[in-house]
Amino acid sequence: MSEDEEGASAPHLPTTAYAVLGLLAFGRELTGYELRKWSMNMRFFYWSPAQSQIYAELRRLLAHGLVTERREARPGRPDKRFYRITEAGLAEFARWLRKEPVEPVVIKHSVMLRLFFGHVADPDRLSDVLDDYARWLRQQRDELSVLRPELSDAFAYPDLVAEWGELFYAAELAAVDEMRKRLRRRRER
Amino acid sequence: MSEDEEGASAPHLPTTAYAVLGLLAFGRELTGYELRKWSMNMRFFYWSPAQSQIYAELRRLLAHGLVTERREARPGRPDKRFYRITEAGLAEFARWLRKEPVEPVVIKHSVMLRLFFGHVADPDRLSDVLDDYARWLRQQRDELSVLRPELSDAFAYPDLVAEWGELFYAAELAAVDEMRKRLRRRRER
DNA sequence: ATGGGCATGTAACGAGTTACATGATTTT
DNA sequence: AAAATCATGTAACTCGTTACATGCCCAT
Repeated sequence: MSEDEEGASAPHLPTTAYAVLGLLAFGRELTGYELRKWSMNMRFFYWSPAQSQIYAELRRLLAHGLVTERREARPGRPDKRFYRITEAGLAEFARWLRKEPVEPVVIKHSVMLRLFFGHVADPDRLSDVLDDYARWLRQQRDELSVLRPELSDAFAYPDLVAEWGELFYAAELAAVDEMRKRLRRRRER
Repeated sequence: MSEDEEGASAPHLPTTAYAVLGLLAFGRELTGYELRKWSMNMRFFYWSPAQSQIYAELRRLLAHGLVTERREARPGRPDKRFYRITEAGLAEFARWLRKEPVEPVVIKHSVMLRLFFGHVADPDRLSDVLDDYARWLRQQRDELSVLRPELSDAFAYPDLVAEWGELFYAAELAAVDEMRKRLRRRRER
């Protein structure tokens, strides 16, 4: 019984678990709450899991011995819990990073989906959808450009990804613009 | 009781249901099997649901009266089922397209995620991951460019989205290239 | 005759969300 | 005084996947 206790090799956890583990791999001791905020910084390229999900993953990581928990009593309220990555946790994270095949990149592009079915919508609506999306893209881009200088030296790889993010949003913005032009041209005919 | 029978306004279905409904909105009578193949053409910008999911959605759409089912007996095997969109289905699809707020675009970029945690990986691995991703991107781009001429006139909007897809893959490819350069530069120092 | 495509079906599971609840502390 | 932030927790649910099973027909 109990397949994966202590030494059990490769517990194959969901990617979210590794994302959380990875955040702890920067070395800091963090609470679930803090982890959630950090995970929100990944929203530019990876969706942010729900709060309840993070707490669930932490419990699982703990059960696998990949993190340790330190409790701080807070009378009248649940203990505050701090998590830190273990040796085994770091090893498992490195294994995942090095050996596990990379999951396919998932895009659920609701805006493209709308446009795909454009023959049922009226052109004004499509145009609005694209405008909204462009606004959102600009906002993401701006937030990223604020975030980036905070990373720079201490976090070289996150900074690299942030740059990728900026390229990504810029390209997407250009594409949206192109689509808007095409739509306009269609309407004029 | 039974909240959503016939006339119940806005049954708020999952996006996948609308995607299936949308495919039927092109007017053809299709089987679950065919629908699955069509949905795979959306993989360039929207993930393809599992086969079982499609059949499940069709049952739900039928229960809501948004599609009709025509059965063809095949002795010794389950009936073959053809689906066609109803008036109500088309109306509901149009309502969704026009009125429902667009869900946020979801990106689960496992490659960016890997790079984000690059300090734990060895540079060779990162480089490989990027190479694999670039290969995949090129393949997607090529498949799209094959698909596109088949759409062109009859399906103007899908064609538009396909073009967006091409821009998307081209930009992503350029970004990957940039990341590879940066990585190389880091290693040389 | 063997493998692939057509075509349906379903049981079991897991990931992840929503929605709620509690209560202290800090900021406006 | 109100609102936001900190911080945890749980129950119910649904979406969606995996994995299997059946069996015909067609091409090689």
